[in-house]
Amino acid sequence: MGQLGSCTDMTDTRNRILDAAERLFSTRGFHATSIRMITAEAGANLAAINYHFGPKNALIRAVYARRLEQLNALRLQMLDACEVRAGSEPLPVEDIVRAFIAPVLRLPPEDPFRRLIGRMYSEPGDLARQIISEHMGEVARRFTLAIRRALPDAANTDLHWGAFFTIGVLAHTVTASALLNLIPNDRCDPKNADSVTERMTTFVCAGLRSFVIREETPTSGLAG
Amino acid sequence: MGQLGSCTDMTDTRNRILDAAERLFSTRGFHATSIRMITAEAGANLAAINYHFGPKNALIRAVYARRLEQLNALRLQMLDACEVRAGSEPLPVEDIVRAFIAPVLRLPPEDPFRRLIGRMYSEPGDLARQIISEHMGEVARRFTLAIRRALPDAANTDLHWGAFFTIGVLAHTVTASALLNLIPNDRCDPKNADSVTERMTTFVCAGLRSFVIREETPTSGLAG
DNA sequence: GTCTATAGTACGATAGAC
DNA sequence: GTCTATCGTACTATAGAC
Repeated sequence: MGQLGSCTDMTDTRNRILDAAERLFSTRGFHATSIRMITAEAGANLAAINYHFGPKNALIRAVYARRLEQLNALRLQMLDACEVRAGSEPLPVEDIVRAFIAPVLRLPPEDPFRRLIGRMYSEPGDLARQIISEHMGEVARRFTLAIRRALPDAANTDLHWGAFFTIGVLAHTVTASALLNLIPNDRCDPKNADSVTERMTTFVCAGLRSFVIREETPTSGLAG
Repeated sequence: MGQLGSCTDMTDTRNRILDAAERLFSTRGFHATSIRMITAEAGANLAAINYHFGPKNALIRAVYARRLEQLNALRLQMLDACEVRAGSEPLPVEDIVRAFIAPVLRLPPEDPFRRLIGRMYSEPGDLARQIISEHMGEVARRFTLAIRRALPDAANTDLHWGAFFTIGVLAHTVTASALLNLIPNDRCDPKNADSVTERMTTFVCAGLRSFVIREETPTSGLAG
């Protein structure tokens, strides 16, 4: 409860179940993982999941909840630090994007939650919508505000699409990174979190700024 | 066999099964969809899938095979047309990106295959790797060549990462587009395929060019 | 090429003792 | 909070008649 640490060596049943579920969901998928497998892997009893979480879907949401709370705390912490450093000036777009993506890209390659991040969005049903509305509110609010200050000439619609595309790049990178094996990575090792972060920041910020430039040419003030 | 059309009103069992599977996989996911549901929806017998496709995984691959062949034929056709128009000049990056993404974004919003495109990459197992190696070879070869000519100063590594990010943006957009409901789309209706295509082209091309600019500043010739 | 019938297995969920 | 035992259901895959 309330712990933000790795939780990996905690011995209570609840967290052992979450760890086991995270691992199995990551390698096998939600539907291909049974309650029985999870309790077996966790060294818990078959009935324990129902007791602690209720039905299977609630367990899935609990797996995301635990990790997203950690992740979003890091994001807000990075954003806070940038804002303190900038004083009352608007932040550089790069700082905002980096604060959003770095906590995800820094997850170690063997962390099973990496693959789960992107799977959330492509899973059928309301999983993504539920999780986003339960756990992404504060992050969305803070980062939207920051980016509006950083790119005051961009229309809201542009920023929304930019955020959507950014999430796509990030989710695909952590979830489908196995497909990068084929690529000769002489100068940007995908296991080097910082170099991937900088590369993605460059790419995404150029994309975001391209919207502003396009908008500024025909009209003048008052974006929207 | 060999047909590239919509196949929706064909009456033979094989195609009815593929249509039903595509629909059910899209709304329910692969594992949550049973052989029984598919044959029921297709008006076919329970044993028909095993007869025509073999085990369930082979059916999944067949669903992707049929649609990706159509899609990739359109991509190459668009690229061919651009190259004819350009003569011996390198193509603008925009034309190349557009030829890659437009055939996907033009799939009607109600086409169940839209959601399946991104799910391929996040699905556990070797699905994406198998499908890519079976059906994306020609497209990868042709588009890589075109983009190398268009951005001769970019390193191969940059272009690979750029392509990877582009696929991420595209996959997320067609697969998670339900999450765009919340956005006020006063100026870029997500159902307007052409406006989304132009927006994504702008974003992605700016990202791709940002790699070149970054590369050109310190060194001079010979990328790599 | 399509059907019926079924073998063999796994599942989620819960009731009720401890 | 943890366990055993079990109900009722669903699954894939195939064998064998037509």
